[in-house]
Amino acid sequence: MTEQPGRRERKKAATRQKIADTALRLFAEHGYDAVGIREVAAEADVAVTTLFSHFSSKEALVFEQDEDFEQRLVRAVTDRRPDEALIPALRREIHAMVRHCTADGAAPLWRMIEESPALRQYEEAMRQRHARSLATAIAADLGLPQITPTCGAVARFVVDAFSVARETDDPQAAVDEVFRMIEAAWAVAGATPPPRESVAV
Amino acid sequence: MTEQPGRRERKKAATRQKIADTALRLFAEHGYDAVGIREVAAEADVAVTTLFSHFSSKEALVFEQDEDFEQRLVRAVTDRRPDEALIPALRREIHAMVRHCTADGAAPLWRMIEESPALRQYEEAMRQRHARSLATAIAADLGLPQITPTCGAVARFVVDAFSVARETDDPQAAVDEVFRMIEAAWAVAGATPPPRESVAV
DNA sequence: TTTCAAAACACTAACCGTTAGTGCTATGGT
DNA sequence: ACCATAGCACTAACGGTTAGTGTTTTGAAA
Repeated sequence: MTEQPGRRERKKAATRQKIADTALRLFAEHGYDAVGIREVAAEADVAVTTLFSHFSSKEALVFEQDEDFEQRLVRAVTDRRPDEALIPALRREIHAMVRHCTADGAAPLWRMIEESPALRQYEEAMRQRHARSLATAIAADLGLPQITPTCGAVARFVVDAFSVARETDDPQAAVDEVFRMIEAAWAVAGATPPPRESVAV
Repeated sequence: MTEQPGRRERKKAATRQKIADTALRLFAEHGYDAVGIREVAAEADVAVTTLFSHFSSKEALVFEQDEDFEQRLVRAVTDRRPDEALIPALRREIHAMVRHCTADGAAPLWRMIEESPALRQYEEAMRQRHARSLATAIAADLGLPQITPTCGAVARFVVDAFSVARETDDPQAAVDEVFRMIEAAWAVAGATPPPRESVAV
């Protein structure tokens, strides 16, 4: 019933944070590939198994904000002002996320990600999960019983906007450019009446 | 100068094929996770290192048609009839690919892929590579010196169409549905004059 | 044909991420 | 004060992947 985390959970969070900090520091110092899991665990003074009880993989150490991103996308749909349309709300959120990732302190981290195939692959898979969650949220927002191709597509388009923007030298402008396309795509999809039955017999 | 492959390359191709066939057979019989690389190599009567000289990873054994897919997407752009527009050409190709993957014989293979997280992740990363190649081809087709956000986005949208369609029970209809959105997105993008300068100073 | 360099192939042994199994210890609630 | 829970630790192993090294095959030059 305690709304605030107890001592136990605080300790757990501290351990998690210590592991993440240690890992990012070592990765920054020697490179992602050059640092082994055993080194991270030793430096953070925890057992390897403890590390894996907090993070599901080595790559997950780098994408600590995974669930954060996911929830921000979903909340951009569910928690938006009632008078705000779907796509503009998502555009604002993607803009904020891109700004967050291109901030001064975060630059080296994202450079490291770009340089590691393993991390790039993990990131893409992560975005796909996020797109799934977003698609579910969008379907719910429209009162649909389940994800339709249109929902799935627009959710993917939105996360694509992030990925495409990250590969350009003017990310904010790229987001606007891609969202102009998404807006048009969404208008066409919305024009078609709610799909009578998306599930076959 | 020999246009046709010599004995050497025929043998190499044969070895590759034998490995792939053996792997797919064992995976189908016992499941992807239950079969180890060493078993595949032993059953195909090659060394483990030989296997990895033909395939870059265990997952690559399943996606043997990787480069095939990539080339089909690119050729759909470059080799289309001069009077055919870009998006319809890509729609035809995606339709064909979906048909190919939902054909009778291929069904168990794709079910196996869906059930393995590792394979799903590999597939997503693969599609991302394909989107990159497609984006380059589209940019070239438009006479652009390099990939613009619009090119990158539309390429991703197209491969998204494939992924979204595969998750529905009427893939062909889903492809049409998503491509209606892509068509609209593309029309808006095309309306904006060729970006004056996509690269910052 | 003979010869030669390249490339495919093989083998061992290891590295690294990840997990099962087991048990200890601290914590929070009763 | 006590107990069930869960965080944490340790060992040992599994499975994918690669480095290092040497052998055989092959295509073509001499």
